[in-house]
Amino acid sequence: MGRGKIEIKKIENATNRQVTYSKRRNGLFKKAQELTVLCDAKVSLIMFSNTGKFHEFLSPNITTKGFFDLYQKTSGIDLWNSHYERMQENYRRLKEINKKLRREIGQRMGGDLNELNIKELQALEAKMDSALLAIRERKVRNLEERHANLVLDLEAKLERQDGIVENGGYYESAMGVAANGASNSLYALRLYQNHQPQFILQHGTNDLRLA
Amino acid sequence: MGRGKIEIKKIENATNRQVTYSKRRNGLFKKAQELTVLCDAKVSLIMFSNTGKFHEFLSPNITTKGFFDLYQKTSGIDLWNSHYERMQENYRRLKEINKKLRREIGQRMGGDLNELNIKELQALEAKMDSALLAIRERKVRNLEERHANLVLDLEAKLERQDGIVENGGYYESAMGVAANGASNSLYALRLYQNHQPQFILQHGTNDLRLA
DNA sequence: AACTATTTATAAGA
DNA sequence: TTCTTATAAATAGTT
Repeated sequence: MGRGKIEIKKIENATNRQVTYSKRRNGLFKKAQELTVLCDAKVSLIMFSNTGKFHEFLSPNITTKGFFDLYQKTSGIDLWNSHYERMQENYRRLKEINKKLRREIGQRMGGDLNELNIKELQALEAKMDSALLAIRERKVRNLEERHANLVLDLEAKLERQDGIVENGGYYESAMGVAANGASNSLYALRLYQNHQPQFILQHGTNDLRLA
Repeated sequence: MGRGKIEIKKIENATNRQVTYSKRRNGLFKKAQELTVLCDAKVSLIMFSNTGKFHEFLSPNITTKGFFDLYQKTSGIDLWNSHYERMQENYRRLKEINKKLRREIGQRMGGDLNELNIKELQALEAKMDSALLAIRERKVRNLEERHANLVLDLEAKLERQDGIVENGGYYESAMGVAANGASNSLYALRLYQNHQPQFILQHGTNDLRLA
């Protein structure tokens, strides 16, 4: 319909394309509107131009959301619900895990022990015991490291002094302490390395990791 | 465009309305298709007839969901996103909390103590200590309760017996033995009943793993 | 944006 | 529904 017939293929001239888009868009909207009135239909017409500009027509008395809900119900096509529901499911699971973790902590803190039987209590006690041991070892090592560092600092300071300290006894004493500290530190380091994967349950990434 | 001009208002004759709907629907789809091709535009055209029948046209190379996302982004109209995003935010937070809880449990189990300073170590030690105390107390109480129950059970049984045992010494002795035996079987029974699902971390895999 | 020669859509009838 | 066709409407190319 026009001065000449046109082939239906992309208009290469950008200006022409833009003009045609504008004209035909209006035509489409007008027809959508007429259909709505004449036939008492619901119409949703949304378009994006080549250049990303957006226009829409929507029949009165309905929201876009309502329209899409209707669309989903009628067409059976699932736009986002599966994603949404999957998330909801994960959320629910996460909450459940959270609850369990909290209870776990609670029990380790000495609360809520009522529901444990004697065997479980004993197991918990043993675990706590060894954990406490680890904490104490760690604490001792921490102190030792500090002490060693102090001694090293002291040595550095002493070296920076020009004169050599004449009092050998004092010097020896300082050395001895430093050596001891280093030794213990090494020991503690080993302990620490071995500690890592022992308690499967708390590091149990596979068991506890989230999707 | 037709044999006569028509007024744009609802067609009252249902048959006519249906026929017009069908004709104009096709016209609209054709024009939408032409616009898509001529102007390289994206068009979504969805309609519901008076009678609830649904038809749609969608430009190729895009899904309804993709179109919808684009629509939301461009129009700024929020259909379900705020709800969705709120959920996403909650989900993220829950995950974070979960992580912290797990780390806390890990520390209480003696792992991952490296990042605690001396003060924190001491605090943790103190907490664990008191918790351990609570667990031990609870364990003792548990045993005591069980013993008390046992004695009561036995007394009830003995009362149901007709004759009273004359030999006081024997009686005392029998009490002792019976109490012991009953104690053990009762204990076993309880253990069995209590064993099922209680201790989460030990049974961990099924309870905690996510899909 | 208008104009208008043409093409296209479609109302009414079959 | 589908076809036909007279006529209304849309629009391509032009100004």
